[in-house]
Amino acid sequence: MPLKKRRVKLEDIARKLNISIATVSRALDDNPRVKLSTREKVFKMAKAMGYMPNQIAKSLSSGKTNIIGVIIPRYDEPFFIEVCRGIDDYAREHNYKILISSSRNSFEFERDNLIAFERGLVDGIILSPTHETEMFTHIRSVINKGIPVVLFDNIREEVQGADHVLIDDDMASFKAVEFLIKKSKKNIAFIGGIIEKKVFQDRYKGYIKAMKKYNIPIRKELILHCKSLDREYEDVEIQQFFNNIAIQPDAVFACTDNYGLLTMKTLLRLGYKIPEEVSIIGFGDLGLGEVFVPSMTCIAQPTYEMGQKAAELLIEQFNESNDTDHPKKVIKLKTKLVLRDST
Amino acid sequence: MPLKKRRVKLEDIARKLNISIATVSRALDDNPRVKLSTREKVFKMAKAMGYMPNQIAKSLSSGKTNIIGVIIPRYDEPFFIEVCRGIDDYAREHNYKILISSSRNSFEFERDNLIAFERGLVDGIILSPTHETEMFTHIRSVINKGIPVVLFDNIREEVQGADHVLIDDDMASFKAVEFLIKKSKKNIAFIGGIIEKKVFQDRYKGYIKAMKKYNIPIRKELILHCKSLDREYEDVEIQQFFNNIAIQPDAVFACTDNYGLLTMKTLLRLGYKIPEEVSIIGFGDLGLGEVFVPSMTCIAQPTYEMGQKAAELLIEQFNESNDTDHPKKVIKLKTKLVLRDST
DNA sequence: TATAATAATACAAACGTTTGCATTTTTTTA
DNA sequence: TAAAAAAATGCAAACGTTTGTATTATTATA
Repeated sequence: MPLKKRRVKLEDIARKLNISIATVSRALDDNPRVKLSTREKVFKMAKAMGYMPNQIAKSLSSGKTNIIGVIIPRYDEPFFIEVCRGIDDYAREHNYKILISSSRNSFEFERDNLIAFERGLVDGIILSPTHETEMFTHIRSVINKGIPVVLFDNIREEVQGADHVLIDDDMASFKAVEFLIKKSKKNIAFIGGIIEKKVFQDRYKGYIKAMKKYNIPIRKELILHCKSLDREYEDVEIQQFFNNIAIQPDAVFACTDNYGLLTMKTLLRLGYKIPEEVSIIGFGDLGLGEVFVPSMTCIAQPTYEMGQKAAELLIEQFNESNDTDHPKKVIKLKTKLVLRDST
Repeated sequence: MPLKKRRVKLEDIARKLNISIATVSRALDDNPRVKLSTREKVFKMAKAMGYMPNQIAKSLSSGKTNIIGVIIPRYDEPFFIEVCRGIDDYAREHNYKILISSSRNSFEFERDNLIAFERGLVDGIILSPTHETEMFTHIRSVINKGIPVVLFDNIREEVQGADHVLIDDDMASFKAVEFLIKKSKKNIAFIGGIIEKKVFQDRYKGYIKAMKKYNIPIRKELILHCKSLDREYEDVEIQQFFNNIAIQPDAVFACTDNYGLLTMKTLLRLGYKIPEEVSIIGFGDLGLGEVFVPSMTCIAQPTYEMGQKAAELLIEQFNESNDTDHPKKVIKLKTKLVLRDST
């Protein structure tokens, strides 16, 4: 019969060595308050007995779990995964683990996840709000409980009491479009997403700003705000747009990598030569643009750094004493244009 | 001055209502042992005071954390993320959270992660061993502590006491190559990876098996076992291989999607017509193959299902009483060939 | 209306740590 | 060698729950 293996705990070591639990605990902490020889005895016994501290008991006692809760809208977007990698690397270096939850792009799930995290499982939260998220009371509620929060990406409104890590979308788009203009492109098409979303608004703003600055007329016919949320329909929208386009574009600025790729596919099919007749720039740069033939020029977001920065800010919050109020930070990260064959 | 907000706990509610902590606890559990009117009073008060149960205390008391530890070799491979999604969905339905750790493709990290999980943070572990992993004592050690373990993907040796979820690599490759043969391909090239790895051995086996079955001579010149671990060098290896190839292949079976894509790129550059002159099949199917022009036929692994199945097996283990020994299960999942333009 | 049966609640130990303070042991000092 | 100082250890409360058992309050029974 398989005998029940009970975890060995401090008490077991204490009994074996005929000393108190307190001493064992301190010994394992290498606390100089316990005699060196005792410490050594304890270490040896702990090893011999296969002792493993109980993280849960530790957390209860210390009030710290050393876990960072991360909520992202979805798993299957390399952008978020790359951010998580940044968070994880930084967190791990500082002795934190991360607990990732997906909000499945739904406000409800986001709130549920947040509530789950409020139950004391995590020391703090890094969150990228859903596009659906319009209310921020659930986030504020967490903050009011004294739980540190850092927000990143897709923030449409600053939340008091949280740190923020963002991309300068506006500037990034401006730079990209400016680049096209300087290559003497005139008919620059814009492919954006749902215009109600802050990201797409900002990217659109950048486009407009650049066009205006260089006195290039803005033509409605060259502008598409995709309405669909799912990939298949995006494809249809983009195809229709270019099939029926009134003016031949000599460049396209696409607000996501996927829009960029779909655009390239469509234009190639329509017989355009890339980059001879038309240049393409995408936004995102997580692998796809590189694989395609011709490879696509992209605005690269500092995704990994975004995660690192978010983790850094959170851990800073941990270390701030909470009886004085600390001003919260807003970090804007710079993008960079990665030149490839499509321009 | 910001007044310290202390978490409200059962005791606070109890004191307010002049009843015992035990009653409050049971009331919130909706335990019929407490009078309905009391339960209602408690619910109301809990809500009013903004009570949130302390997960850590609960876990300590109950001995269950309701967390599943997941260890994957890396974050930036869609395959693993997709598996995680499967795990997460299944876990969430059964009231578990998942804690993902990356072993960064290193045995050391894998072991460290495992040790971290041994500290009672998780109720069980789902692990995909690193390619580096040759010893399994660290896994056995966890199992011996009575922690349920499920292994998936890249398993080179069955570990006693753990469940396993695998892909039938051998069969999948066989089927793919057979498909090519039936399209009357004769010079079928094989692009594999480091042959020491079980995955690549199995996929190679399938290739050989199919060729033998249909009496097609196996030609060394058409076989490449890539040696590199990193992507850039893979590219070089594949280019060199096809640049210097003695026999013109009329089909290529590539052991990963990336090998497939690199092959396509190289062959297109060399002027081959795909699929007219040469057919390509990749292995994996997570987006890349679809984007490429022409799109690539792939062996699709049931990635998401793999995760679901792993979670299912683990949760089954949770529910098995641990005083009787339960036989461990090995599940082999079927792949399927997704036809696209490259064949 | 006393007594038994049942319903409702309370007490206290347990989960495995940490840690302030008290106590004991050892060493130093005069 | 006794007293003082310093070092080592131990006691017990605390962290916030859950839960078996004891106790009290209520209702049913005769």
